[in-house]
Amino acid sequence: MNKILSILSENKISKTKFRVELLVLFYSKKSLSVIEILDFFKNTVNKVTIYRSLKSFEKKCLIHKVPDSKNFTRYSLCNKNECKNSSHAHNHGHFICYSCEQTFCLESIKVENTNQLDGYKVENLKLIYEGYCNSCINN
Amino acid sequence: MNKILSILSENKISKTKFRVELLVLFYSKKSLSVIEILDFFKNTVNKVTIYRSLKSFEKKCLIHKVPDSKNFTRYSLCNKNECKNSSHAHNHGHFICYSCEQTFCLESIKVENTNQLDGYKVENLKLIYEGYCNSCINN
DNA sequence: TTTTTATATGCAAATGGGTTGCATTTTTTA
DNA sequence: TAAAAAATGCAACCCATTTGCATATAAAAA
Repeated sequence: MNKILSILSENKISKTKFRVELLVLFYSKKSLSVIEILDFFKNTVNKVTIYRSLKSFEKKCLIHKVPDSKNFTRYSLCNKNECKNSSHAHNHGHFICYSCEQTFCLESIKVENTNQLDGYKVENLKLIYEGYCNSCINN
Repeated sequence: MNKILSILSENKISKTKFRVELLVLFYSKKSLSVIEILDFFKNTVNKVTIYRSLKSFEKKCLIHKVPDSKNFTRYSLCNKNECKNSSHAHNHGHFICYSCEQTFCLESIKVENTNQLDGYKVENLKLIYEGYCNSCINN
């Protein structure tokens, strides 16, 4: 909890009740969409506030967008080794579950951006696996 | 042109002026978004018609969705070797240009879906390169 | 601690991609 | 050429996301 507060302080983000709880929530989830956040807070917070908080967190490099099954916006915590100064990198693959629609970061699968590609200047590379996560298979 | 007409006939898609021209257009472009189609036809066609035509083409396996830089829907021609009977496969990588926002199919980069992944049942794999295409770099 | 300033929040309304219902028109089929 | 099937246009809708503005809360200054 002190960790959460100091992260917000360091990044000059106001420590409002909602933002503190939102950051705590991110630490307990693989990834979150706006609707999931709205549900978690049982509509006690305005969705506009959610959008603005996410944007603020993203700008300060606390969270970043991850691929989503339905092309909605979904976020998960930044990896300090990868993201710095609002430049977000994803040097790992992602897995999207068709069933629970959750996005998982595959930290163990490194994605190197060293490929030479004839006719293109490659700046970024995304590797996205899709299928069913074990949790959904077993339930 | 006869090729276009026979493709539509074979797939039992009505050979209306718009649909013929749309399919011709697809043969001249790497990929297309609804807005690009609307612009090309200078708003002489209703956007609903575009959406329905695209859906029809997709169902008949003439075109399929490709990744887009802005998470919009973008289509390009199916590769006859990959897509059959409205089951669309993308066993190749894609390149998205940050500048022209065009999506290019990288037929030469095969994506095999044989990876075993601990904790997940993988059904599909996407490999997306992003950066700048030569055409944008040279202009 | 109090005042000032900056930031966050809620509400209403707008934006924009995509969809649906329905009447009309065009194509296909017989 | 007539009947059936498919395509089109229009209006309205859905839903994620954004914007403007007034108010409330938090941070910084005095």
